[in-house]
Amino acid sequence: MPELPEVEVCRRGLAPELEGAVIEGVKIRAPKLRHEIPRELVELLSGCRIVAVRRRAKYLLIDCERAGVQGSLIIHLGMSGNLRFVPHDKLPEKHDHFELVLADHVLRLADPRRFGVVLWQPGPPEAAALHPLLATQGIEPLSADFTVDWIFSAISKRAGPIKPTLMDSHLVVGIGNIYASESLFRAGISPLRAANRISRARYEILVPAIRETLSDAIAAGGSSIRDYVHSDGGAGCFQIQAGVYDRAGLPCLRCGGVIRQIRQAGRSTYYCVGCQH
DNA sequence: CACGACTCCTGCTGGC
DNA sequence: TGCCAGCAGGAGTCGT
Repeated sequence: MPELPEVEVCRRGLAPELEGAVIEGVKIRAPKLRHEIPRELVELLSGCRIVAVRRRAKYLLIDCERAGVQGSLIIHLGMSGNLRFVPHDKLPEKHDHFELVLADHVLRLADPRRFGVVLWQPGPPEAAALHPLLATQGIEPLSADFTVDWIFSAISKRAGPIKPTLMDSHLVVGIGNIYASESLFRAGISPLRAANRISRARYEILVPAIRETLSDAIAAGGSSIRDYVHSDGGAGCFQIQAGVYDRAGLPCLRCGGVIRQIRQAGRSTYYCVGCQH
């Protein structure tokens, strides 16, 4: 579920509540997510003050410190994870796996499919980038580093179709299955076209198309289908009109042609044959 | 190195 | 109505 915009919206919702707060306790109910949640988090985090809430790729980084302890809590929501604040007396539900107990309320992580991650990287905030899961992550698409020059050279060796290439987080982070299809639709590029056979002129359209697709989604509060819940507990919804995603068989909003659904690298891709070449 | 298949897990939907 | 196959927003690992 959560792609970059959803994680960023989540971060923005969490930051004002978390920054400066003190963690009074930690509960781990299901230690086995994609990786085992470290048991020592209970001891480590208790009494910590939260310094900052950051995002790198689709990971949330919660910087914590107290006397003798400094490090970052690394959280990934996987396909079905969400974080929400609940009152202290709210009973946990089936898939509530992890929580931070604060003075005013509890931050609870639910993740039915358990593809999420809760890990710890010790050290100052800048050390979080050294964690093995983060060290191999690619460029942030909303940063100044994401340029036509960069993508054109980075992708020149990629012979595979552009859509799964855009989803390779070792190149560019944060573009998941929805926004890969949406960005290509916006740019008028076929998801089937080989990455290294797209002209520079077309990357000059694709780069801003990706930026705008992600920015618009963030501005709209993050789009989602069913699992995503804003950190304040409100249900997320598809506030941006999807151009192609999940619209198989429906008319293209631009040309009226029929939206097609295909499979690439095991994932559904949606595109308009009329608009995308 | 690049790429696709496979894998982890649960829940929902659609077809019979 | 009930059952079950297939599919779902991620991404690391492995084999080719």
